[in-house]
Amino acid sequence: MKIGELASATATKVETVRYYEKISLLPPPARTSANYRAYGSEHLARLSFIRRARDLGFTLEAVRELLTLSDDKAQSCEAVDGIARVHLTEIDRKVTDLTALRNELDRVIGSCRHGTVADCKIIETLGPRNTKR
Amino acid sequence: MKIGELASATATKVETVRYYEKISLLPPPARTSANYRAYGSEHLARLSFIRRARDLGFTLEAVRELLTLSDDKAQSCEAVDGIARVHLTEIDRKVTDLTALRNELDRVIGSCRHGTVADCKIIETLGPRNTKR
DNA sequence: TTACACCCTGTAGCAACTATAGGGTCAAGC
DNA sequence: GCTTGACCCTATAGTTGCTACAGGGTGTAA
Repeated sequence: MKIGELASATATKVETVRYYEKISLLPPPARTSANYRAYGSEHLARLSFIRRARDLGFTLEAVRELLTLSDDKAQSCEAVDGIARVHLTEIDRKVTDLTALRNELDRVIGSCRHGTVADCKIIETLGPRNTKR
Repeated sequence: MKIGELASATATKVETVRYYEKISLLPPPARTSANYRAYGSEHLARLSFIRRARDLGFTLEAVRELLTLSDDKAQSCEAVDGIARVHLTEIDRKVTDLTALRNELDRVIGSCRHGTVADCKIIETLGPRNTKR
């Protein structure tokens, strides 16, 4: 399997695959006589895992941990569960923050009376209390 | 007003203030004989504007546009409104995506039976369909 | 005078890629 | 047999929005 095939099989860009190799997230594959990377199914599995975890918003560092943990099949999956829970908490915080921000922005936009910039409520809201200039 | 005072008045780090000057978001202020930056109230107003817009999640490029628009007081504030609305749409999309992700992660975590990694549902969910290795 | 907080410039680092330059390889079609 | 085009290679720089040095200068107070 060439890099382009692996990339399209996992909806990843070729450059990203090479990047994952460079940061040691994906092991270096064998090479063909033309120095092309030759991937096997284990690479496909590992890259799929990485992409899926990334899609779920895990950082590369978290992915690295999850990969290490998933290699030790005998171990309890408590640590895995822990990483996922911490991540869930972070996402919850982000959603809360973004929602608050969304509502404030909505309020700001709602105050727009579509006049000139001079009495634009949006601009006004952004400035400090009565800025003259 | 020295840079440290301006920074603390706007809850900004000194380095960030210098950074904004470097990328021409904040005009270069006068200098004292010791080559210290000397800011006036117009700098305070502008930096407050920038920080407030950033807090609302506008990108620096959007802030730059808003600043340009806010300088032309006679102009209709349609463009300002437009930028804000585009931004609101983006935030809405992010909230939707994050919420979907949150729910999926929650489901994944919920499936954890706290056994060994070998039959960890979280790890399993991350992998492609039955990976053998 | 010496300690300390503050200021200066310039550069490198962070995450997680993405893009570019400047090449090599390979199969198909003429 | 030769060219075209799609693919591959390495190495490096760019992206966003800062943040953190390193290696200096300045100002004030005990």
